[in-house]
Amino acid sequence: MEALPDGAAHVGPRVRALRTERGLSLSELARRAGVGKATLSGLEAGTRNPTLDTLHSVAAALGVALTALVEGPRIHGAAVRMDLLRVFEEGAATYELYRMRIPAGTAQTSPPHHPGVTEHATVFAGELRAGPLHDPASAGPGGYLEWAADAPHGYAAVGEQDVHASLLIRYPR
Amino acid sequence: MEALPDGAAHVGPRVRALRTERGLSLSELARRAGVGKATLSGLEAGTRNPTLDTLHSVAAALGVALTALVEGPRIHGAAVRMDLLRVFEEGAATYELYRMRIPAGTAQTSPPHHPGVTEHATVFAGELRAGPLHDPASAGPGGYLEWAADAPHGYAAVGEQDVHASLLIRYPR
DNA sequence: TGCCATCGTTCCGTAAACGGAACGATGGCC
DNA sequence: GGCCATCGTTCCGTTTACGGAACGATGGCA
Repeated sequence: MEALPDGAAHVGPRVRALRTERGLSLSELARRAGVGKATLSGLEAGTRNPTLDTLHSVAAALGVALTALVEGPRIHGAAVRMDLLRVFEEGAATYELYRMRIPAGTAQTSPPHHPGVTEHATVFAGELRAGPLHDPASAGPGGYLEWAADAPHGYAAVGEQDVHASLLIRYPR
Repeated sequence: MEALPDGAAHVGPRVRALRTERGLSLSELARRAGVGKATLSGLEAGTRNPTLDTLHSVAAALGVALTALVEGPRIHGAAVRMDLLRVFEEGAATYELYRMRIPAGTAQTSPPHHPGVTEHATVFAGELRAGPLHDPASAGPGGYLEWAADAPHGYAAVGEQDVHASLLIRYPR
């Protein structure tokens, strides 16, 4: 009965975490959000299947975007962990925006994507070495890399710090 | 009766757009998602207040993240339009990731934030001029800018193209 | 110690989201 | 023309998420 869909199962704990971080009681948050305490209690416990309406109210009361409550799929490779943040459907292409984390000193390769697909990385922390396997490039904090992803490519954290970066993958129509 | 909360009002049209882009009929998507046609019909029309369960099923059948269906708040300034993509609660700071768009030739200023707040912009398209009002800097596609946001600062699209960029705002604890 | 406010959970009647079935409309196909 | 599959909407009974109220537990404070 408590079996919620995979991607939604973490909403409850996340709400509870955000709430306690802010030092709010369940009653207080319920009051601010304008939802019943029973609703919020069940939401946090994972015993309810909340409505979009409820989620929106709670997110607003927590001061976060609804997006912050629902987790995107997490891709766990050998070294790289990527969280899908957002999908943009533009006119001529689809964009997927990931947050990428690579532990220091580790690396991972990726098989080619479809022709025309490009990847764009912005480094926030650490030293990222990425690109086609035959011609990778490096970038530190604030740096930017892009490469064609229709050939085998890889990612590596070459410095002593974990790499934090955003990765934008562009799929042309 | 059809009054759904602001941030949720666009879910229906977005689902319909994603579905028709894929050439799927309503019946077919409902079948693939394992939801009733009545449910999907009402969801797209905005006459229902869908459950997290339902949203997850539909997103999965469309092959997109749940994140792609729910819009973050949109900040509409004089020139800059920003969509909040994600909020990260790290140990020592909170990060807000925005997508920023500035029409060519326009500019906007922003009042100071709290001390210690920094902003980090990565330009995808156009020429961005941004930073403290007394010392702005410029960056083109692939470029990166960062500045302290605890002083008056501004953003401008100085080239002939609209600026598309990601803006990361870091709030220390 | 008693008193009281607030905590989070549980109970319960109501409102509504759910899936299945029936509906008329539309578009091949023979 | 008739036939039939599929379209998206609507109807309807069942399930369940909803908010309000009641609950016992906990923690100041006089």
